[in-house]
Order: sequence, then C-alpha cells, then structure tokens
Amino acid sequence: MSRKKAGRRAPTESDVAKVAGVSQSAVSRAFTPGASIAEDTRKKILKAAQSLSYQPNLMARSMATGRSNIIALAISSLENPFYAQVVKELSEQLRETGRHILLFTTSPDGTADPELERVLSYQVDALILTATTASLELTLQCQKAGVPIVQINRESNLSGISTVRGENQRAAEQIADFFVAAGHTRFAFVGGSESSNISQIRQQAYIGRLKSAGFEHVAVAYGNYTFEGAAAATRILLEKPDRADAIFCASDYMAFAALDVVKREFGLSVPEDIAIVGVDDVPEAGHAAYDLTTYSQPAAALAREAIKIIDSQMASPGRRAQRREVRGQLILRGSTRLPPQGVLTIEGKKIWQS
Amino acid sequence: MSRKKAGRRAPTESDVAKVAGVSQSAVSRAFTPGASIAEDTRKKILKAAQSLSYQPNLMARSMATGRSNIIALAISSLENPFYAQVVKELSEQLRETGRHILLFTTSPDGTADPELERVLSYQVDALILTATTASLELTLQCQKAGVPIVQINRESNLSGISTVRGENQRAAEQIADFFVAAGHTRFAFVGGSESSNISQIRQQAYIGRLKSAGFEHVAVAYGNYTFEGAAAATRILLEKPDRADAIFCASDYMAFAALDVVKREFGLSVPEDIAIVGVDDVPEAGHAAYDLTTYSQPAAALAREAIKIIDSQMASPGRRAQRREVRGQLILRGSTRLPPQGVLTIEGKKIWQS
DNA sequence: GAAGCTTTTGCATGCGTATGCAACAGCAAA
DNA sequence: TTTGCTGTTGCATACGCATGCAAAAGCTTC
Repeated sequence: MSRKKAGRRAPTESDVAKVAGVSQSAVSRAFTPGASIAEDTRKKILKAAQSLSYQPNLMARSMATGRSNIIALAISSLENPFYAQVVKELSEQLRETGRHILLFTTSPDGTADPELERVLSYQVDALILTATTASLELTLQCQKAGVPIVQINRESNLSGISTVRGENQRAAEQIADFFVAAGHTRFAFVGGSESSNISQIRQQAYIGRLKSAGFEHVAVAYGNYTFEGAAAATRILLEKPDRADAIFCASDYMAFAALDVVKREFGLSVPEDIAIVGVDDVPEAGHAAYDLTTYSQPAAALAREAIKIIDSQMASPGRRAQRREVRGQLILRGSTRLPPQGVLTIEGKKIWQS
Repeated sequence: MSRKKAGRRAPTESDVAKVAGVSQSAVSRAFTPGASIAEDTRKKILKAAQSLSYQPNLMARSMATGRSNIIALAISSLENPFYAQVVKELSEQLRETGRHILLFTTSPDGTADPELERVLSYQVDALILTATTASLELTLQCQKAGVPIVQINRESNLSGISTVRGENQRAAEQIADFFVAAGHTRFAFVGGSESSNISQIRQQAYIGRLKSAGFEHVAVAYGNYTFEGAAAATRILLEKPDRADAIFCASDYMAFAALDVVKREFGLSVPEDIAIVGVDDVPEAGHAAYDLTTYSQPAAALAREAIKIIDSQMASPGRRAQRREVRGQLILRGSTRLPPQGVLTIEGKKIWQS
C-alpha cells in the first residue's frame, strides 16, 4: 500500500548510503566524476550500489544540475535513407559522451509543428533539426533558454541557428560541369521544395554554371524530397518537348524515383539516353539496382560537426551561431556516362574533378 | 551571478502563480487534467502562463509522478528501411498521446550492449526493442522496476517480455506453397542470423512445407540481416551445384542484396532464371528498381499493437507478457513468375493465396 | 605534541512539480 | 440563523540528486 506493489521502488542514493554506511551526499559524489571523495569510500559505495543494482535517476540529476544529457532531434523524412543514416550517426556519436536522442518526427515543414514547440519541456541540452526548419517562435524560446539549435541540411536566415551542410554550391557546379564535359546538351533539375533554401542554392548554382557554359534553358520541377513527388516531377520533365538528356536531382532518394520513372515508364536507357545524378551518396546509390552517380555528403561528418557545434555552444553560451560545411566529391557510377577527361580512380572509386 | 547570465532561467509554476495571484499548487492543478480547480481560476492561470510563455518542466513532473512519458526504443538496424518505417510509425503514434521516444541504437546482438542497461536511469515508461533482443539482466531489472518490455520482430523465451510480430509461420508456408505452385524445384533460403529465432521460425516452416511437397533439399545461408551479408550469402548459394531457382529471403532488405547479386554478378534474369521473395513489403519493394514479391508485414500495425501492449501493461502492472501477431499477405511483383492458380487482384495489387 | 594545511565527510538546502490534508467559501436545506 | 455538503484553495511535504558550507579527519612540519 505505502509502496507500489509490483517490485519495490528503484533504489536511491539514500538506500545505497545506508548499505555503505555513509551519507547520501557521499554516494552522490561517488558518481560524480571529479568530486571530492576518498578512493576507499568510493569503492565501498560502488560495491554497495552494485549489490542493490542501483542506477542513478537521471531525471533527478537533471533537475538538480540543469543538464539532461538529452538532445532533441527533429526529423521529417526518416524514409529517406540519408536521414536514417544521419540519425544513426548522431545516436552513436552522442552515445560516446553519454548523451541520448529524444526523437521528434515532424512534417517536412516543421515550421508549423506545434508539438515541437514543447521540446523545451524536456529540458533538452540542444536541438538538432535535420531536414526541417525551426519556427521563429521556437527559435526565440530556445535562445531565451540558452538551448543551442543546429540545423542539418537546411539554411536559416534566423540568427542564432547554427548550420551544418554539404557543399551545395560546389556540388551543383561540379555536376553542371560534369554534364557539360560528358557532352550533354539538354538539362533538367528535380528540386526538393521551393521553400527549401538548400535546394534553391543547388538549383541556382547548377543553372548559373550551365548558363556560363552557354546553356540557357534548364527544365525544373519539384519533388518535395519524397519518392512519389520526385516520380511525378520526373514525369513532367520527360513529357516536355526537347526532352532532357541529363537530370540533376537534389537528393539520391529523389534520383531513385527518377530512375524508376525513366526506365520503367519511359523505357529509356541509362546512361545512353539520359544521365541522372543525385546528392548524398547513400549506401543504396552503390547498389546494383540503382548504381547512381552522386555527389557525396558524408553523414558521419555532418553528425560530427553538428555535435561539435553543440559542444562549443554549450561551453560558451554567448557565442554566436556557426556555419560549417562538410566536403564531398562527385562519385561516378553507372547512371552517367564518363566524360573524356577529369576521371580519377581513388581507392576503387571513380570520382570526377573539373 | 545569482541567475544564469544568458537568458534568465525558464519560468516556473511559482512565477506563473505570482503573476496570476494564486498559489503554486493552483498552477499545478491548472495543468493537471481532472484536478480540482475552478474554471475561472484555470483561465486566469492559463493566461498568466501564456504571458510568461511558461512550459511545464517534464523532468520535475516525472520526478513527482514517477511517469516520464518517455518510451525507450532500442533499434539495431536503422539502415533497413523496414525498421526506419517502424520507428517513424512508433514516433507518430506515440505522439498522439503525448509521449516521445528516447532512441538507442544498438548492435544487432543487443544482448551484449552495456549502454542499454542504463535505460532505466531515464525513468522510461516502457522499453521497445525492435530487431534486438534484451539481455536477461536487463529483463530482470525492468521487471523489478515495473517497466514493460515489448519486442518487435524478435521472439524471446524470457517470460515477461511481450512480443509483436508478423505472420512468420504462415508467411514462410505461403511462400513455399507459392514457389511450388509456380513450378520451381530447387529452393534456397537466405536467413537473418542463426541466433534470430524469427528467422529460424521462417526457415523451419519453409523447409517443412517444402518437405511435405516432396522437396527434401533446401540450400541455406545467412545474411545477418545486413545488405553485404545477404549479398555474400547469395553468392554462396548461387555457386553451389544444382543452383536454386527460387530464393526466399528473410527480409526485403536482404532480398534487395540478393537481386543485386543475382542480376549483376551472375547475369541471371529474374524471374525467368530465378525467383526471389522477401518479407516486409517496404516501400522500396514496390519501386521499379526492385519490383520485389514479398510477404507484407505492416509497420503501422506492428507499432499500434506494440503501443496497445504497453498501455495495457502499464494499466495493470501484474499482467503477464502478451504475444500478438499482425496479419500480412503475399504481394506479387516482378521478381517471381505467376503460378497458374491462386492469383487475386485486390485494389490494384496482385496477391496470392493457396 | 601542537600548529597549519589539505582532503574528506555530513548537513542542509534547492531544483520544479504533484498531492494529501486541512481550511475555507459558497450554497441549499432546515 | 444554523447545519451540512460540495467544490476550491493553500500549506506542507515528497520525489532523488547536487552542492555550498562548515565540521571533521588526516597528514606534514616544526
């Protein structure tokens, strides 16, 4: 009655203290790295803790310290293998420092997600947004509470939000150059969404570079970063007169959809009739079924930089938002034909440099 | 100095109480559904809370109530799109009741994961294991603490662990029947790992059914639920004399690897030379690149049942572990040839029933 | 052995919320 | 007006841990 019936409540520091014959504070110190406690006492306490199979209550700890060791991660498109990879990397890398991820799946337009606004209730140490954008209100709340925000693969014009991204500009330019070098003449672009600035940057750089090379017209359609959306976008592009012979898709996942449509619905052969390039270099891009040429965007490095930013922001809260870029390269596979020049083979991989 | 410098600390119930001119308890009650409080007072308090943009501190709440509204989710293979889907479904369905996921990525053999043992430190309300098995120690700890454990897609002989799974037995039998009906004569199986009992159940049912049909020999290899592992397993199978003309893979993800190897490395055509069937029906299975026949295992339903179990276990802690099965069906696509009988078309999908 | 110093320990309190209990207000019935 | 009841409110305390402060213990040096 007085205690919960099923399984007496979890042991606390006081319980351990009683067994070890010390005070509760001593137990606390035994579990606090760097605290002032004699080695003998600590051992005695750890033994007692062991015998009770004591586990510190992190909720209580976080209430006392103001730190939870929990990082909120908002993500919109887990079905995209690239982001699944990012989540995995973040989870594993954070675990190395004893932190864990509280997961929020949002709509792609996270701006409108009311649930996310409640993130701060969990006293998270930081907020990582991948493939989502923070609303203004959330940003302000986080800033007031001193919770750093890092966006992966989304830019934001809100000050105070840090950003980690791949080489969007360079990727797009390299791909444009590559298409031109391979002799293509009719170009298309499958973008994410018109509101994704990352997609816009890629689009502008791609179109700009093609223009410099003398190609004025680039067909554009948006796939909204979904498979079905990209398939539809590809259909639109392919039905246009003067059909493209080279498509740049703003993500591998969308490029897979494009390949599906190109091959099955339009009966075109790749890369003879049309070349397709993506961005990300997800594992599937290397599988025989897709064999996709793509500009890589290493998930592990993105995760690492994001965590670095969080750590530095937490160390010196005043610091202003940071922007970091992770390098990639154009990896050549079967979805494109090779240009006569610029192809390098490094560690078994073909890459291209203009 | 007395307060943290960057952004004064988050407002608390006491702050709200001061503004609203009531006691802290009143504020607490205003945010507790069903608590005894006058409607007028509540409105006044909510207004005050709004003006301070007050957010309840869930850590403090969980310390006081013993409930955190956090569900721990351990997952080993996020790169498998099926599990990515499961995670997404769980996250979205849990959100509907205000709960969130604390993510743990583990090695496939979670039994040996020491980090997971610390799950209980977070005072989670329940633990969901997908594609992982709980260690004995962890199980006991959870039972003692009254934290329900649900395994998705792994069986466990430990009592006290609930299980949600697809129709493993029936799936395997249907696939065996289907292969036979389609006129295949040389069979193979690509299993997960020898230690995964789900994979074993499928294997036994498959082999048993084929034996009943008069086929004694079934070639078996294990892909360990990884892409590379399944590719290697397929190579082994295909190099054997009297090469199989029908392969059943214990997951779509492994079937994709098998398709890659079959087509690219061995130059076989599917389904003329060899048929391949998977389990899960991930979205990719429907994509043109794979076009895989597969026995479906609906992620949304798995998630729903898992949550139901958690809820019922939390409602009546004494209750013993539950086992639930989610129905699926054999969905026919281009990786198999059609048998003369048993093919139904439902809502544009071809399915098969013996 | 005393003085001075460092290390170790316990006490007391705070973190933000929930809740049992008693006090109180409001209202209806007598 | 008094009594009894229901519905609201505040007080006090508990939840489990961390930490400033003072007391205690240990050690060094003369």
